[in-house]
Amino acid sequence: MSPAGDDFASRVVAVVETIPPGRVMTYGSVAAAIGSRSSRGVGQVMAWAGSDLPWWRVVRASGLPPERHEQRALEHYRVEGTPLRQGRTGVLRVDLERAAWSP
DNA sequence: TGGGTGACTAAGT
DNA sequence: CACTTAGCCACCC
Repeated sequence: MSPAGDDFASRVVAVVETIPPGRVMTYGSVAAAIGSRSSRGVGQVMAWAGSDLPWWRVVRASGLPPERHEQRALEHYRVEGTPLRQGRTGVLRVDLERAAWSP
């Protein structure tokens, strides 16, 4: 049994909690922040503990929120004033150039 | 120990 | 910029 706060999941949660409103991190950046390259691992933690976290502040490298959750995320972006950009197909995504954040 | 899964990413078309 | 394909890595049988 590993010490609490020392496992992969706990590290991911700790990083996500530091993201301020209006800013975002990509799955890959969160992984890098804890010395890992497992963006998918971060996704698995979010699926397990996302409901207790500002999950909308963690997006894909393309600036898109997790699949099936785009609508819910968009409402938070509107409230927090997160910088957005519109893609060629009309899809709204986070402007990583302006919203990217690192702990 | 081995194989499948997924809230991903980078590179090519 | 959008779509496809192969690669990665933590987690769970």
